[in-house]
Amino acid sequence: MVDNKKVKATLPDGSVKEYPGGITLLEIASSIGPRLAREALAAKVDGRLVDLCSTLERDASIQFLTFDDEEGRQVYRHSTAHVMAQAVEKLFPGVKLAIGPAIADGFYYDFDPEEPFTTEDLGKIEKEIANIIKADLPFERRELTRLEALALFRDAGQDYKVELIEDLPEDVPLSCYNQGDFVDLCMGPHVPSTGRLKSVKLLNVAGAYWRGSEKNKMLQRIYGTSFPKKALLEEHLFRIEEAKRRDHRKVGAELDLFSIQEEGPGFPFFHPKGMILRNELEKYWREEHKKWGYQEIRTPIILNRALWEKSGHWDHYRENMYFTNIDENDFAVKPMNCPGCILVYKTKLHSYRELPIRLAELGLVHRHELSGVLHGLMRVRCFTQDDAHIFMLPSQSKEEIIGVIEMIDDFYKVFGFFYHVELSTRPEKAMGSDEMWETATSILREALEAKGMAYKVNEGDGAFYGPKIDFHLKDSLGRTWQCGTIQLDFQMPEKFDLSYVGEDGLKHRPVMIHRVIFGSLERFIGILTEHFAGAFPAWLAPVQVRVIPITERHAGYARQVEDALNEIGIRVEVDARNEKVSYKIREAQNQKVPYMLVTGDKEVEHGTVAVRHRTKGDLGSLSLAEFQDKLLEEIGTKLY
RNA sequence: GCCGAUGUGGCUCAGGGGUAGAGCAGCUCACUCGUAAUGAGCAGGUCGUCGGUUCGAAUCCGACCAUCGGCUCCA
Repeated sequence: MVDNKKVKATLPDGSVKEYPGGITLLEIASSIGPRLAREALAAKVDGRLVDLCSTLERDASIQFLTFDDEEGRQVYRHSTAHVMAQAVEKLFPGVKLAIGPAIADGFYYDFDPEEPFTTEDLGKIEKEIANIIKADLPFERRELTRLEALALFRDAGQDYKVELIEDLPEDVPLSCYNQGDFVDLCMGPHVPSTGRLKSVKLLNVAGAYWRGSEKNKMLQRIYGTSFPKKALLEEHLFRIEEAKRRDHRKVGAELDLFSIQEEGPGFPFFHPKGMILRNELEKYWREEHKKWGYQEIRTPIILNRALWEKSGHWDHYRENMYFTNIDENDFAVKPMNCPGCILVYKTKLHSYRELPIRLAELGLVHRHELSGVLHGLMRVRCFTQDDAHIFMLPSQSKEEIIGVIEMIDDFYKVFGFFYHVELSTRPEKAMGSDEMWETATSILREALEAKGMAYKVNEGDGAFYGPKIDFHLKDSLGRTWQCGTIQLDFQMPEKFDLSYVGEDGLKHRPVMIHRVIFGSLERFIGILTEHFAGAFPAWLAPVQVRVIPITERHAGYARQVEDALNEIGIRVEVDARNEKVSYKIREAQNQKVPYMLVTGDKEVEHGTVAVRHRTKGDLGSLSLAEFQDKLLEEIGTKLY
């Protein structure tokens, strides 16, 4: 140890401090302030994540991480996962440990126990976690060689850890951490000691395949979360409860939008009010597509086997398809709209002057999904894609993709959605040459970059015929669902021998874009329902106005108001039931009707309506004409 | 499909080896009412389905179906 040497630490604010070499980061944090020493969980030294007990040996920039930093939270949750593993190992001796990472709002750890865990076990494990936290055991890092690590975990009978080590590159330095008598293979870093962890809650148990492959053994995964303050944990749990209240399956039943019945698992039924939503969305969709130069088509749901063989679906997508037999010939129910659309393109010869040709279709597709994945409207077995196929010159592809990106952005803005974008590349089971894939992928990348969009790359997640840009929206619990997608395809034009006549009078091969904006009407309605918690903007609301006569003698006037609103295309209902005003208002509120018009003696006398808005409350009296203008304006601008 | 949990009137749920109970909703009646639940009465269930154990099953056992939370897969 060099005792006299000084090291310089550059802090995030730019200030530089000098310390004796070999000082620990925790000591540095203390020198800056007691609060930082208390709240720091780990640190970054020249951008590298390290433990607070590690030492500073040379000049470096350092940054302390607290729970307020994303990376700090991850360290905190990851350390909690280790403590949970320690608790599980103590309560269930012989349990094998797999992996235990931090995730978005918490952590999980995968175990291979003798018996699956029960919900009651979670309580016991939580108690043991509390004991470990109370004991305030330090997290100690130890570096070891591959051989040492193999010996350690092999002796401990930790087969999964051994497998992990064996799969790591030979030259990577290994480390493990222990707290008390518990040891785990881990890169770290960790919080200094178990006492740093405060409020831990285990949320649920679920099965999960080892290394995410269904070919492997199914392990038992315990999900949990942790916070440095009890109040933060409670707030988080409250948010989860709140989100469940927005669940589209619950809201959809309450507002009578749709149902899913035993008779048709994954095949949703749309009720009258749900159909209003759908139809309004479709109406908007048609208007926009007209503006963007699309033409609408409709193709059959059932087409013959030869077509699906030609398109490659027979080879690449069969396990997701439904089949039938007509006059002793094989047919399939379409899982995608593209082959049908291609047949439309092929009905005549096309000139380069016509391109791009944009053919849109609200196409009902059926896909066989595993029973365990069905989820309300979000994941179903039949759905309507707001599909379109663009046939174009290769030189038009980037520009067309940019157009679609802009169009999707326009659509999502109307609903106030935030989204994130992923670029999905060549999957294992794919058609076409590597060069084609490379060209297509780089065109998509260039389009994204031209729009300055941040995106994440999703390796191997493309369609079997081409790479794609996916647009993901969030549901009420923060789970993301792919909605919009843009796929660039050089394969189908080849397979179907598509052509256009060029300037030179010769036949050339066009390129195709497959794209959806809503994704599927079903999923989009699910997202929409959760986003607005059922309180749809007026333009979408199944019932826009409910007229509430105060007593039976005001019912006649209420009917007049109803007629007047109907006349201008407003969706209106009269609640003429023999109930108190407050009762009818409560019900209209629960049904999330945007406007309630209370009509009593005063309104009858002056020809007005007393307006109540579902969130703004009592807005006072307006003449019927004024109210009509305001509402039409709100609907026209699609205000949300 | 796999792991775990759940399944009782339209909804939310209680009960539990001796052939079902509440609240809300529905219907009827009374009240004729001014911004989130007026009162009274009535009606409503092969306890997911099929099979087994039993003198007797909604209750115990098994299989299946569906749903929920995940895994895997995808719009």
